[in-house]
Amino acid sequence: MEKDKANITIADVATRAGVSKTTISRYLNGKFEFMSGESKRRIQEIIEEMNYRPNKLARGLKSSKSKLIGVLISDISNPFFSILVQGISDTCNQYGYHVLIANTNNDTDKEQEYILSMIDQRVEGLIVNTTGYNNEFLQDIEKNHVPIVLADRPVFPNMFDTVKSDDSRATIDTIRYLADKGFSRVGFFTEPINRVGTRIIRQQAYRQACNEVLQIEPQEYEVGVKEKHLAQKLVQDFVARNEGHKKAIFSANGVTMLNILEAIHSLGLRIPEDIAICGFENWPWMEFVGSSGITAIELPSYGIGAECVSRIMFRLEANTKVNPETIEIPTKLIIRGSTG
Amino acid sequence: MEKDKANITIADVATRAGVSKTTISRYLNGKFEFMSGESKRRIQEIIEEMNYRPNKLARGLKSSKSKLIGVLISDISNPFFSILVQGISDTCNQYGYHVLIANTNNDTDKEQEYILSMIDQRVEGLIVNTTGYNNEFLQDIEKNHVPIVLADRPVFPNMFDTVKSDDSRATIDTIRYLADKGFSRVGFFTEPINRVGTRIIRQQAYRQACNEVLQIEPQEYEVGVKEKHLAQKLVQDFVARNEGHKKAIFSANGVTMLNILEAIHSLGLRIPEDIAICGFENWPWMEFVGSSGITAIELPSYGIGAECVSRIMFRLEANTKVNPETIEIPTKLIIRGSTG
DNA sequence: CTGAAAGCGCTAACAT
DNA sequence: ATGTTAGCGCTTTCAG
Repeated sequence: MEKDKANITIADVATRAGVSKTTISRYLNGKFEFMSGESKRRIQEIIEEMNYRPNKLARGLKSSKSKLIGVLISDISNPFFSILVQGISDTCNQYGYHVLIANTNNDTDKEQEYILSMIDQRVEGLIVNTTGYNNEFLQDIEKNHVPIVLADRPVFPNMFDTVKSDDSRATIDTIRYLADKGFSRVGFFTEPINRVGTRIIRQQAYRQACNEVLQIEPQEYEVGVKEKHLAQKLVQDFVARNEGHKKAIFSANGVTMLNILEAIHSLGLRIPEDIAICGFENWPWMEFVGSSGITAIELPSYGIGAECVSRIMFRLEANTKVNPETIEIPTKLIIRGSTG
Repeated sequence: MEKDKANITIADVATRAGVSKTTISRYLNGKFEFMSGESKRRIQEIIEEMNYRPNKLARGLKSSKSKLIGVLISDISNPFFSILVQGISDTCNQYGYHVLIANTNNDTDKEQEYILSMIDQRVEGLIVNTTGYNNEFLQDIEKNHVPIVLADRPVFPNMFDTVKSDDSRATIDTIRYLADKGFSRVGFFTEPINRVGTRIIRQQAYRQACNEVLQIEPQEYEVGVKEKHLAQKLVQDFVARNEGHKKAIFSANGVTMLNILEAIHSLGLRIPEDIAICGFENWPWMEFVGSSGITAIELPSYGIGAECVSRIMFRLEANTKVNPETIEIPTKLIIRGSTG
């Protein structure tokens, strides 16, 4: 690599090439119609020789185009979200954009604060895995500043572009599969619903399936990730309440599954003899847990991330107003021994 | 929220407050010595009233201070790294910085490309989970541009600030524990080493332990994450080769562990009767895999991330040259049934 | 205590 | 085909 002095500017290049800054700027922006082949060649040569790289801050100041996309994630340590971020990041990079990330930890105020700060950086778009409590705020941002795409979690009523999995269909199909297997009682375990769109939708689909498929009253259990003790109690309750029936637990997401499996393990219950289990999110370890794996719904995390970016880019190009659209990416049920 | 027109600038605030832009700028930068209490009060009021927020691009252009830290991660879908990123992101946000993330996918060229692009954005520092093949390049960046801290993976010879876990000690301690338990043969399973510092160190520590603790020849097995079939074969080889001895597998990281467990499961081997297993990275599912969990070394991922940021901030404040330092964060051995 | 003016590096009218 | 000029929004001398 050529030794480059601290800060070469467009002016240095212009001087060396014996043309004006304008011509260099035109070159950088690919407007080759406005210069001779000779100039073009010469400029290219000099830029390489000087190892010149344009300052994006300066470019951005003029155009308010930072080449930055802001991403707000509720919990990036959750593998579902980290793969989502991977999809977002890889795809942004392909478009020549960088990704500004913040971890909101499901905190409504942080979500706002970080978004404002990202706007200060002139991000060109925002991908938000929202807490669900910032709808008005987000509308204001979208109206006055930049396009927003919701990742994974929808809001109600639907007012933003949203990219998500086909949760409702997946839930109902899975419960239908359980019913076919002879499970007459299916309990729904979830993290506290709050306003998390994904959880709400899965819960409603569960209720619908109870009504239309199982023809039972819904049996719903809310348990936080840290509440190990409560998880044990709830699993016990569910088992006791359905004595004598073939029963299965349906877990609304991966961390809840982890929580329940720990409880089942502590309680010494056998899967699937004492209790069957399945639910959202498929992870590698599910292949060899229990005697022969856990039945799971595989989510298209990476694809959701990639699609969020495509949608933002689409919005950035179409500088006309676009109606909010919900894009559903298909999931896949992986059947294993836990629903044996 | 007050309705704010598209772009309020410092000039608008100045006009409304009846002072010059300079005074507003001074206010924004906390230089209150240079204005009357009256001015200060008035400006504060007007800023809130107008909902003014400074443009960070413009600020950055003058000062070359973007309030951005660049982060290069080899594989953000790996939970170890996603928690590392969480530590980085949370801590940066506390310092008022944002995080620019790129996923290099362990690709040397991408690592370079993204770093250059981040420099174009005037990141103020770089946290790199390096492939190990960019030492010269990184030195050049640090010399001409911004401070670098290596996250998790050291390079040799050591020329950068590095924050990592105490891999060497952890490896040796764990193997000593295995020896005490009567395991006379311990095999080392790892992803291909390449120049990944973490892997090199763990391998060397394993060799040292073979020599000093177990007094056997090292038995090393390299297997890529995707090579399911090879994993099975290698596990079989290891078992066959040590017929009649009490044997354990030591896995160099979490994904390798996953790979081996799948192989063990497919082969129908029992843990720990046929084969014991333990290794780096502790995950929630390890508690209930096998009959009674997997013995694992817990890594301080979040803490490593947080410390990387502290170190960068320290370097940013000390504008004098600082000697590269390696900071080791302690790990913790969690003993479970797999080394029964 | 305050302001005028120059300039960070780049882009985009508006010439020619 | 190319250059002149005026900013983008902010910070920072320098001069009161």
